[in-house]
This record gives sequence, structure tokens and C-alpha cells, in this order.
Amino acid sequence: MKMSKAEQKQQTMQKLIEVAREMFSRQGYADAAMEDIVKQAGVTRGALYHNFGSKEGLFEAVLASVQQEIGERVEAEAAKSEDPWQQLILGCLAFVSSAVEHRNKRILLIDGPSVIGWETWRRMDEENSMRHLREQLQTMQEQGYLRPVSIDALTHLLSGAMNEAVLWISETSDHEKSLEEISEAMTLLLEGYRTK
Amino acid sequence: MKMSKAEQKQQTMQKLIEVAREMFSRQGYADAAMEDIVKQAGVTRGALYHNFGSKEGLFEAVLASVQQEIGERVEAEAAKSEDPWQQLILGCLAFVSSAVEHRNKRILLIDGPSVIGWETWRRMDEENSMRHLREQLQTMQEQGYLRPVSIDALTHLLSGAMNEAVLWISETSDHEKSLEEISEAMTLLLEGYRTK
DNA sequence: CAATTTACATACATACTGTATGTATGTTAA
DNA sequence: TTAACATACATACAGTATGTATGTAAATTG
Repeated sequence: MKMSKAEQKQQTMQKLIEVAREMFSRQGYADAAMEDIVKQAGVTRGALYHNFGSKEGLFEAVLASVQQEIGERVEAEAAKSEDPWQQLILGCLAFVSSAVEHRNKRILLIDGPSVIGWETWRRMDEENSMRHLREQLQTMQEQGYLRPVSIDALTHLLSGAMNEAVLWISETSDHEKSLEEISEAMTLLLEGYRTK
Repeated sequence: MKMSKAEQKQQTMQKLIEVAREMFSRQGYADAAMEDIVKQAGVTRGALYHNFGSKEGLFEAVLASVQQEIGERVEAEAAKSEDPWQQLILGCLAFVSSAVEHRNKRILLIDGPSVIGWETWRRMDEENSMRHLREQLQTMQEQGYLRPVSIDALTHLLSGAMNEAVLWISETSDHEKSLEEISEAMTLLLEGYRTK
């Protein structure tokens, strides 16, 4: 069976991203050696540098796939309700549940900001999970569900709270219980902004 | 003027920590070369490895000094009031104001968790700024100021919210304004937990 | 005051990223 | 159909950074 150049490229890139995602998750960015990644992916350093340019470039591609995956799950979950408050809660819970997974957590929350810089990390996040959050809050405020408060500030506060929640949950012995506690605390937290 | 061994050690360690703190803040942990650090501190690699063991060891010492400094400011600020709610607000604001400073932000919030791992980072933070927050919330709940909610969960949510707030503020063009917005949003956020 | 520990310097080993160059395979157009 | 070219990738090597082993002078100690 023959393969076009485009198909071949697509395949090696995907394989490298998969392998790198696993390695970055297990050992962290700094301790994951390119040599091991290409070996496990069944290619050579040439392929990696041809397609991604640098270790950072590879990481950015991996992070993008992580964020996209989470963003889709958040959106899908939020869409299950018509009520704005329900949508907000569902979205937040979906984010925490997704991000806490082993293959996402470290890449997204620990190494992400450090490796590519917080600004770039934020810009990438903005186009995935954070955009949904901001738009949801914006809409809710316009419809009178939320008190008059800076949407920017609020978005970041909530996003930060959830990020830390993810890291905390993943460290606790009983994930179910801690997720439940976070869910309760988040609900109360949001009550402070509620008008109707 | 003569110097005892202990004094000498203390002095080189302090100098290395100071220089490293500046370099880590400017270039980030990964791009800060040991060679440059020791050169600027006026010693050699021998002194560094003798005192700190590794690059990570040096970073941990730097981070400790950052956290201690912030922790002290938070405590001092909170002590300016007798009212628990005022104390909480003052402490939170002091944390954000301190952490946002250039010589603290990156080391504490960006590179910290990535370099030494989130668990270690949390354990270190626990002994500084976070402990104050948890104890304050604990006390407030016992005195009936706060709704019944998991103090652990709440502490992490607030801590995470503030951390992200710091990073956001530092990226905005008008720090004063964004700090004001965060202050307002944080106050409302806390209202959700208030009982009296 | 001899012995020993301490604080540090220096030279070197190791490991990892990134680059320069080569090659085989797919693509395109006369 | 084939010649010219582009692309995807392999390989060998260079550069740089961390960490270690060993040496040394000064202070501490019994």
C-alpha cells in the first residue's frame, strides 16, 4: 500500500504528538528526551525537527491537542442544558473532570505556562476552554443573571480557581469526594455574583 | 576584616540566591545558565554545587525566599484589622500586590510548579502564604462567618483564583485598574460564602 | 600544633538540543 | 514516460549546559 507525502507527514506528526504527550505527562517536559520520543515513535530526529522545528514546537503542538480535546468536552457538556446557570456549572465541571486526567493535567497546567510562557499559553487557552467561559459570562451578564463586574477579571478568577482545583483534586486520595467538595464550593462561589 | 567559615558560607549563599533570583525572574529557570549566575555572583561552580547541590536546589532556595517574603507581607497587612472579613480581604490584596512584582511572579507562579513539581511547590507554599489563608478561613467558619463548606476546597479555589489574577494583572497595561477590578470581583466572590 | 573538616576552585565527563548534509521517494509538467 | 524538482526523513556532528571528581588553602578542633 502506497502513501502520499501528505498522508505520510500527517501520520508521523500524529504519532509523534501521541508519543510526546505520553512522555511529557509521565516525565515532564524537561526530563523527556527527544531521542526517546523519536525512538518510541519509530522515526528519527530528522522527522521531528523537520515537522516541529524544536522541542518547544513539539510541545506546543501537544498542548494544542490537549486544549482542543478539553475545549470540545466542555462545550459538549454545557450544551446539554438551556439554563445559563446550569450551562455554566456543567461547563466548569466538565473542565475540571477533563483537565484532571493524567494525560492532560501536567501538560496543560504545570509545564504549559513555564515552557511556552504564560502569555502564549493564555492566548492558546483563550481559543479553547477560556473563550467559552468568557462568552458564557458575558451573555449571562447581558441577560441580567450576573452583577455588574469586570468580565475579564471574573473570567480569570474562575479559570484560576478551576486550574488549582484540578491540581488539588489530583493529589487527594479520594478524587470523587474532592470533586464533590469543589463542586459545592464552586457553586457557592458563583452565588456571590448571582442576581436572579 | 576576618570572616568565620559560617559567615563566609552564609554570605556566598545569600549572594547566589540574590543573583539567581534576578536571573530566574528575567530569563526564566531554563534559560538561566549556572555559569552566568556564578560569574555574576563572583564565585565559581564549586561554590554553587557545594552549597546547593544542583540547579534545582538553588531554585528551591530562591523560591523559599520569595515565598517567605510574600508570606510576611500578607501577615503584616492582615494584622492591621481586627475584623475577620477585613483581615481576609487585606491579606488577599497584599498577596496579589506582592506576587505581581517582577522579582516574584515568574519564580513563584510560572516556573515554581514546573521545576520542583506541584506537590513540593504546594508543600512549600503551605508553610507560607497558604497557611495563613487556610487558618483565617478555618477561624471564620468556626466563628460563623462562613457557610459550611470544605475549607480545603475553598482554600485552593481562592488561592488559585489569586494566582491567576496576579498573572493577568501583570499582563494588563493598567495595573491599577485591573487590580481594582480584581479587588471588586474578589469581594463579590467571597460574598457567596458569607453568612454574617 | 597536628589533624581534620570545610568551603571552594578547576578540570573533566556526560547528556541533550539543534544543525548541516545526504538520500530516497513522491510529484509535476513537457 | 521521463526528466526536473520538491519533500520527508536519516545520520553524523557540533555546541552548550549540568553535574562530578579531584585538588587546595584556610579555619576549626582535639
